[in-house]
This record gives sequence, C-alpha cells and structure tokens, in this order.
Amino acid sequence: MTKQRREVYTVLMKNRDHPTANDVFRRLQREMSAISLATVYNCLDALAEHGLINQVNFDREPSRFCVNPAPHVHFRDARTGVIHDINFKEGCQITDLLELPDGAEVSELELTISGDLPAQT
Amino acid sequence: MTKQRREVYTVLMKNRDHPTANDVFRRLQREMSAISLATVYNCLDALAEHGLINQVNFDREPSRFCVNPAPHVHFRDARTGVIHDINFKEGCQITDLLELPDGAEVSELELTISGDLPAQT
DNA sequence: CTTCCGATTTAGAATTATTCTAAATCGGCC
DNA sequence: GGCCGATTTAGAATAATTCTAAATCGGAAG
Repeated sequence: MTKQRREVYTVLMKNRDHPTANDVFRRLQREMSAISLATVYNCLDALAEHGLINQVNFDREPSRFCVNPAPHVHFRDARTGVIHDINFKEGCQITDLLELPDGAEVSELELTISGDLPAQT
Repeated sequence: MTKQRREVYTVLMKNRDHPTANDVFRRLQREMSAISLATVYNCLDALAEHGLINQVNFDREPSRFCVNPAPHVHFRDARTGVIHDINFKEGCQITDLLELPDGAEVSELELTISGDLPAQT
C-alpha cells in the first residue's frame, strides 16, 4: 500500500459511483493531489489484483471501478446512466441456470444489464 | 442487404468461432474478396443492429461476433481460448435470481464467463 | 437507356482508452 | 547516509474503433 494507492482507494470509497480511471484522476487533481494518470492506472490495477476493487466493463466503454467486494452484477439505468450494484438472491448460483458442460469450473463471471427503472416518485 | 453485408454474414456463418472484426477482414481477404476494414465494421454494425448477429465483449479485448440468435451467454475456456455458447436451462430467467429494483425493465444483458473445462478424453 | 439520388463503401486520418518506456523518486534496511 | 528494488512519472506508443470526405453503387424515375 503506497501513498498513491491509498489515495486512489480513498477516492473510490468516498464516492461509490463506478468512476472511470479518468474520473478518478480528475477527482484526485481537484483535491490537489498531484498524481499521474499512468499511476492511477497502475494503482487501479494493483488494487484490482489484490481483490480490493473490481473492474467493470459495459460493452467497449472505458472501464469503471467498483469497491463493492461482494459478488454482484451491474445494472445501468439507461435514462440516468447510473450504475447500480445488484445482489444475487439468497442461495442462488447463476451457473445453476446454465447448461454448462460437465466439469466446467468458473473462475470469472461478469454480468452487465442495461434497462430502465421507473422514475422516482 | 448489400453484397458486402452478405459476404460478412457468410463468413460468420461458415465458421462460428466468435471472430473479431479483424479476423473477419482477414478471412474475406483470403477469399479474394476485396473489402475495406471500415466496411467490415460498418457491416458488423448493420448486422448487429438488425439482430442477425451479436457483439460479444470479454473485458476490454477486441469485440467478437456471434451468429447465434438464441439468448445465450459465453464461456471462454482459459486453457484453449475457445469461446462456447451456453444456453439457459429450460424456463429459466436469469433475472429471477437477482434482487432487481421493483419495476426494473431489462433491455440488454451480457454474461461472460471464464473458466476451465476438463481436457477432452 | 440515361440520369439522379440516397445509401454504402472506401482509404486514410483521427480518436481515445490504455499500455509501454525509461528515467526519476521513494521508502525501508543495512 | 547509502543502497536497492519497487513505484511513480511524463510522454510516447499502441491498437481497436470511429470519423471524414470522396468515390461508387443500385434502384427509381423519366
């Protein structure tokens, strides 16, 4: 844990809105923290490697980063662009619903959903 | 359906191994079909827009294209790199397993899995 | 058959997220 | 204080994709 990695992590924790690497970079600059964009990428990599954060990809858009360590998936509200973490229902294995070949072992799984949420009332 | 779109589609049908745009381009060249890479991209877009093919993204790798029109997900065997189409079990809605907010409407859903398959015996 | 027109194709330039490079800096340890 | 491997850094490089503007196509209308 270097100074820079801690700063990147802190920014992610402060606002858990799935920012891109560039978002993180700009937030750190705004806080007068002189960090290089390359370092932001390095730090995000390092944090992800140690399982502290997750890299989230919607299609081919810039990667976003998520501090939620629990297994979950992502839902983007098409209207607002907000990305919501969605948990699995109690005791559910998504792979139970799939016709996986016998003996297949899942090591990584990413599920992203786009859709609409009813307007807040 | 233009000549080029048909050619792109034919190449995809001939070898359903989830090629990238560049793979498609090279296959067409090999068949002496003089097509531009930009056109391959255009055609893939047009075909995807009309629901004939699907764009498949694994992390931030180059997009791959899939001619399977049925709802399904993708599993990549980490050992061989081969991408397999995985169907849902009969009558299963993946969204039934998720704690989606009330009234959420899913319009797109992408699930990619990486893992290992037992070696063929 | 020719003309016209919008859509498509094309080559090449541009874009952009990310990675790479090589030098500078850091922090811990002797 | 001096050394060393790891990290940071600025800037260049990379690579998938998109954009641009001109050329071409193919069908409809005359």
